Amino acid sequence: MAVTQTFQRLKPPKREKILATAIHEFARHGFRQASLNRMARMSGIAKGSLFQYFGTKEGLFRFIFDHAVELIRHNLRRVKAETADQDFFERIRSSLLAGVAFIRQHPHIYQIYLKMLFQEDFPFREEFLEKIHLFSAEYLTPLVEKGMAEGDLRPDLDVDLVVFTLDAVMDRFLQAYCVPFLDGNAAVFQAPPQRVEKQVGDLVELLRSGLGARSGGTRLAMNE
Amino acid sequence: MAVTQTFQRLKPPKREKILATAIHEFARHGFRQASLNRMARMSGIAKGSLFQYFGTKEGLFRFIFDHAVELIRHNLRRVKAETADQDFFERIRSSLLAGVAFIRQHPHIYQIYLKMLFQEDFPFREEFLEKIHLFSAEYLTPLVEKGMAEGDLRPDLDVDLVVFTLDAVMDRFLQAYCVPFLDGNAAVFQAPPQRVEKQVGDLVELLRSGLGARSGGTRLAMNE
DNA sequence: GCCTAAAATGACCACCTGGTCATTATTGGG
DNA sequence: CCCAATAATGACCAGGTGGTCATTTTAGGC
Repeated sequence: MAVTQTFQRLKPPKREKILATAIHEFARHGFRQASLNRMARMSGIAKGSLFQYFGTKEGLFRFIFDHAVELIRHNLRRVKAETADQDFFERIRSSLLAGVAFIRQHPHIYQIYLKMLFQEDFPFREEFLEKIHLFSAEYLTPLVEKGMAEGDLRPDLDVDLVVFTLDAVMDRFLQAYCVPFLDGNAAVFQAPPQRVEKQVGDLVELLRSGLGARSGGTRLAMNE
Repeated sequence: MAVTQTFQRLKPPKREKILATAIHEFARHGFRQASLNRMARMSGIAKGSLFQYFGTKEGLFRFIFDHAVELIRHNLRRVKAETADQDFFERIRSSLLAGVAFIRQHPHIYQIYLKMLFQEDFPFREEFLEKIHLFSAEYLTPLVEKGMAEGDLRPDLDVDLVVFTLDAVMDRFLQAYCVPFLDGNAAVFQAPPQRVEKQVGDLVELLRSGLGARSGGTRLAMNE
């Protein structure tokens, strides 16, 4: 029992106000520090009703958590399908842009994700971390494997290491979009769409080409 | 007034036990959820003493925070000096290994860092985020610039973007070392020294060479 | 051994938390 | 219009919080 029929039978505006308030509260304060008193006050309902609907604080969080997981799963599937015909780097570019778009649309959900990452007293944290793992495993891994098979990627790459690196860079980009000072001097934080587009493009190019001086480029130097 | 002389005059074993307990508590529970009652009990002192020493919970945290900042600053300076004669990629490799070594030596400090990253109700969070920014600006940026000047890096790179990427990958590697499931299938989590060494080496090679198939390789394909 | 200044103590305070439940209000079928 | 089922309510509870402070203990110069 996570959520009662009573809640499902509520009129949509009320139901959604309660959910929005709860999501906002969890996003702002994390699980433990989120206050059901505040939620009740902000939703304009009695605290007792929250318990009637969701049983416990954890029940309410579970409901929101599952909702968010479904949202994300759906989004990933859509992006994967929509980009199926693109080459590897274009796909990464599209995926990252889709990530930014998702955050623009659901900023609080991403905030909850960030809070859960390192806060240990979240319920379902293990389940949550495993789902992140699944994102890498089910989304990026096949993408990389296809990229290698089609010659977009060097054939000698270690798939797991590539997935790890992509995950690192992409997630950090999204974090930098949401949290000030995480972007170094790259000005990613709350960047307008046009700038995001350029930054993502540059970032993907960097991943493609690497940092090292090209052997082709140094060959000239070796000739002098 | 952050810390009183009374605390500084304590006999070292007692002083350090109190500090170690506090660091442990903040690392485990974050700032808000950390309990002074627990700290007092675990340190074997009265709660009142904590307030005599540090004034407030925030004063105690400030003391630990400044201590940690000093530790990190010192460490960065040392690594920077020790690797001054290495080439760029070797320096990144050494820096990352030094990061892992630091975490092995001060796991709780890194845990506090992780908790502060996205938890908004930490005191000094802004100051803290600015200090992270400084890490990029003062540590990585000159390193990249020198690397470009000396021809280790491609000369056409955007310095800020490179710093951003390095920061992303390095920080995520350290996170994956500390938090399960953040490593995809790369098996970074609590990896033994030998494996860490190999993974760091591979990661740096990947950064150097990039993901893309070499233009020399695709040229053949274009001929067919 | 005494006396005073400094330090340690823990009972106590107001406040907030998640959760309960007897009471009240609402609803809809007959 | 009535009545029973369902839903909403908020006073109340035990427990935990950061913080206070009158009281006791300790330390060290004389």
